[in-house]
Amino acid sequence: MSIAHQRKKQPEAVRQQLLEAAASLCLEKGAGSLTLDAVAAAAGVSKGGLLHHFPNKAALLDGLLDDLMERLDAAIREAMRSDPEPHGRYTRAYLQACFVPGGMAEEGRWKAMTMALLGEPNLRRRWRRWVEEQSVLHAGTDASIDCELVRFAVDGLWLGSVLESHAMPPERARMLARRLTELSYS
Amino acid sequence: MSIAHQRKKQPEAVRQQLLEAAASLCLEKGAGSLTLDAVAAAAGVSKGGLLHHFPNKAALLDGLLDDLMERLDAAIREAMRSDPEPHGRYTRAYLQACFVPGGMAEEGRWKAMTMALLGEPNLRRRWRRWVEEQSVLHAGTDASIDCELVRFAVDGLWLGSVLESHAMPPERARMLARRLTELSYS
DNA sequence: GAAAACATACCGTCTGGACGGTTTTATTGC
DNA sequence: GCAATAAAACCGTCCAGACGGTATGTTTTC
Repeated sequence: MSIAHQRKKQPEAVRQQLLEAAASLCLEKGAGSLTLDAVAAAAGVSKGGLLHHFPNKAALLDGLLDDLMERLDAAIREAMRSDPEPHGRYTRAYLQACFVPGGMAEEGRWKAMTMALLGEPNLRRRWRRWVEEQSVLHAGTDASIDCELVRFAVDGLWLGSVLESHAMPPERARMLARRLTELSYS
Repeated sequence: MSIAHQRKKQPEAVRQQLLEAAASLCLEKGAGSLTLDAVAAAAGVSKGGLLHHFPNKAALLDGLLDDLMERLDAAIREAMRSDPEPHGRYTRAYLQACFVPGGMAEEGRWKAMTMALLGEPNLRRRWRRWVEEQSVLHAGTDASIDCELVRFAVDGLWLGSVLESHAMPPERARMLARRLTELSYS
């Protein structure tokens, strides 16, 4: 008989809140030590409510990954649309989607999911499949050594932001982005 | 009154076994869902024995990180010794220590620890301090944009090997290494 | 009034780690 | 050289709390 119990029902919003809460808790504590109680509490929902939306813990993590990949796909497609040069187009879009400040809609989610991926082997598999698909899909335009190198550097920058291990001034970040972009054309 | 109880005591060897076991279990399941029981069993020691060497779980993970950083330092120092060119020397050593096949003594350990770092916030802090120290230490020779870019790419390659997300033929890996080395001189 | 969207209560299992015992190794005294 | 004693290196058991998940209500919504 809590307040949440009597408020207006908005299942889709609650679902998003749950994903949001799970994502930030993943960031703080890692996917392995993520607990259903904590997620439910952070989202302002009872555990029963959480389990109504996601039948078990694995489903919750799966949901996170689904949401994540959709957003990533969308961000990359959007970035590719405004790029006239075919060569390295995917690589530049990848750079923009993952690194350039402001280019990624909700930065926190990404970081959190990186950790979840590292933790759960089956999520790792799904992620691997996605990466391979992309690599096949853009083999015609983004298979050069430098393009691959740039994408690895983007991954490294991403990892750094997860670990918060590299404090970089904005000016430096811009220079790096410019150099990476430059390399993507060669 | 088990067999293990009566065998010859070799505390240092047991300690290493425990670290080894913890590392590979980290790789499989992530640091968050690492259990003392599993580590002890994998190392062929009782949980009591494990807790004799490491008073609690945090101490075990700390021990892993200590061991890891020592090895990394050693590998980098070793690689730097045989490099006559000062500019980018640290970056090339980092590349060799982390990426080049065979350059890293025990590959599994590194990967496992990456995950542990992602999980535990206080380990993350210690790692961050190490990275910052290195960056200050080699600011004179390895601060160029391209050097930083190369190090990020190495991190990305590392992440890829953890996630097993990039299946790369050896020839391609060699080409990448060569290109990265080349960039480290500019 | 049926179904969806929640909440509450509860259960079985797992996990960290405290504790006391036993055996091996090192040190000391003679 | 050899007991005697201390200390280190383990083992096995037990427990309190945490956690995932079930089962059963209660309230909205359609």
